[in-house]
Amino acid sequence: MSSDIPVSMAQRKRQLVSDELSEAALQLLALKGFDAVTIDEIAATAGVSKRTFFRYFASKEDVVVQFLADMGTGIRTELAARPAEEPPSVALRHSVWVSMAACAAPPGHSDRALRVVQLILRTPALRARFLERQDQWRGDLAAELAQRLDLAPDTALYPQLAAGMALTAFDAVLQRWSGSDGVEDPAELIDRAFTTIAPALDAVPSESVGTGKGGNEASLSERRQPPGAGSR
Amino acid sequence: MSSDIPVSMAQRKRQLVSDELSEAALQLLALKGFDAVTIDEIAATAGVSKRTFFRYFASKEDVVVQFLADMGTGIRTELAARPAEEPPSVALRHSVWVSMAACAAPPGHSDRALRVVQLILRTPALRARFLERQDQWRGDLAAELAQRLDLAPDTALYPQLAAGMALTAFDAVLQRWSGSDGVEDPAELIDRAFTTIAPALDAVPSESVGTGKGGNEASLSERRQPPGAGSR
DNA sequence: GGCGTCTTGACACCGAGTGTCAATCGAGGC
DNA sequence: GCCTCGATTGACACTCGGTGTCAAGACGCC
Repeated sequence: MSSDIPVSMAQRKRQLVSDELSEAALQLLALKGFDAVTIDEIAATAGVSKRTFFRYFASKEDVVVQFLADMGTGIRTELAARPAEEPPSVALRHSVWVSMAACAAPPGHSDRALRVVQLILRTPALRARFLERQDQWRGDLAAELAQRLDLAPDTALYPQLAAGMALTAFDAVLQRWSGSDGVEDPAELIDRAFTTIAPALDAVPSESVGTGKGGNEASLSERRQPPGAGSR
Repeated sequence: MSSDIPVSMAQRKRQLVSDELSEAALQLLALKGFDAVTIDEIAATAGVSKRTFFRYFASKEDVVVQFLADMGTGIRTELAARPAEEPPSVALRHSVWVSMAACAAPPGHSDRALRVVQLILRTPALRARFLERQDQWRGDLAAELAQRLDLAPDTALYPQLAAGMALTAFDAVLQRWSGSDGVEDPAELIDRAFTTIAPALDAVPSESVGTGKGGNEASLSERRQPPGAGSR
C-alpha cells in the first residue's frame, strides 16, 4: 500500500508504522463503520499511541482518503506529459484514465481499491474529505490547462470549467464503478463519460493570454428580471 | 436573512433566535476568522447557551453555509418548472441563473451575499461543507434531469454528468464573482460558462428508460495498456 | 387554576485534535 | 566502548466541537 524503497534504514520503521496504521484503520473502519471506531482504537490496534497517529495522519478521514490522494497529482503530471497538440478532451481523458488505472491496478488485489472507494463514497464524512481533495485537484488541473493552452489563469473561465468537467466525469465513473461492485469496466465508463463531455472540452475559447478577450458571446444575457422567480 | 412570515406567533421567537445566532456568527467569523471563534462565543453574543446553538444549527460551518443552502432546492424546483421541450443547456442555465439571482438579489444589501460567499470560499472548513452541500445538489439535479429526460437514473451517465457540469459552471462563476469583489456581472458570467458547456449538455444520449442502451459508442476504448504510465 | 407541549440552560460526557516534555532509540564521532 | 545529537515516541493535560439528559420555565388550551 506504499510505494518505493525508502533509501535509509532508519525511516523504514516510519514507513512500517504508517502501513500498520492504515492497515488497522481500514480494517476497523470497514468492519465497524466510520463513527463506531475511535482513533484510540486504531492506534491501539496498530500498537502505537493516539498521539503518534496524528503524527502520521492529519485526521481520521485522512487515513482512508490518502489512498486516492496521489491520484490528483497523478492526473496533473500525466496531463503535463501529453503532447501539446492533443485536443483537451483526449489529453484529459487519457490523464484520468491512466491515473485511475494506476490506482486500481497495482500488483495483486485490485479489489482493495474498490473496497476503499466504496467505503469513501458511502460514508458522508469520508466523501466530504474526498470532495475537498478533488477541489484541490480541480485548481491544479485548471492551472495546468491554462498553462497548456496559454490562457490567463484568472481571466478565462475555460480552465476551471474544463477541469471541473473532467473531474465530474471522473466522479461519475467512480460512482458507477463502485456501485456496480467493480463489475463495470472503468475504461469503458471513462470513454462514455468523456464522449459526452468532449464537445464542450474541445470548444476552447479564443481569449488567449495576449488578447484581452475573444468575441464569443452569442449569449442571451437575460434582462435582470427572470420570468417566474419570486419566492424564497 | 430569513424568508416568509411564520404563521404562528409562538415560533416567531424561534425565528428571532435563529436570526440573532446567524447574525452574531457571521459578524464574529468575518471579523476574527473561522478558527478563532468558538461556539460558546457565538452563543454568548447571541445571548443563548451553547446547547441552544446546536438546536438551531448542526455545526459551526452550518450557520454560514445555510445562507446558500436553499439554492440547491431552488435550482431543482426551477428546473422542474421549465418546459419539457427546452434543451437541457437552456433549462439548466436558467435554473442556475434564477436561483443565484434570488440569493444575491433580495431586498436591500446584496453585498451581504458577497461577503458570505467570500468568507465561505476562502475558509477551507467552510468551503468543504459547501462542497458537501453541492454534492447533494448534484444528486438531486441528476435525479430531476433523469426524470425530465426519461432516462434510467442509475443506468445512464448523462444525468450525473449534466448536473455536475451545471454545478461546475455555477462554482466557477461564484469563484470569479467573489474574486472580483462582485464587480463582474453574474449574469454575464453564467452566460459565458453555459455557452462553453452547452455543446456537451445538449448531446443527450439516446439510451432511454425503455431501450436498454443506445448505440452511441464511437469511443476508442484503450487497450488496457496506456503508453507512458508506469509510476505514480 | 391546572395541564401538556415546546423551548431553554445547566451539566456531564465523549471524541477529535494539539502542545508540551521527558524518555528512548539509533547513528555517527571520539 | 562510550558519548552526544537528533528524531521518534508515549504520557499527560487541555481545548473545543458535538450530544444526551433532565429539570425548570413559557405559552396555549381547557
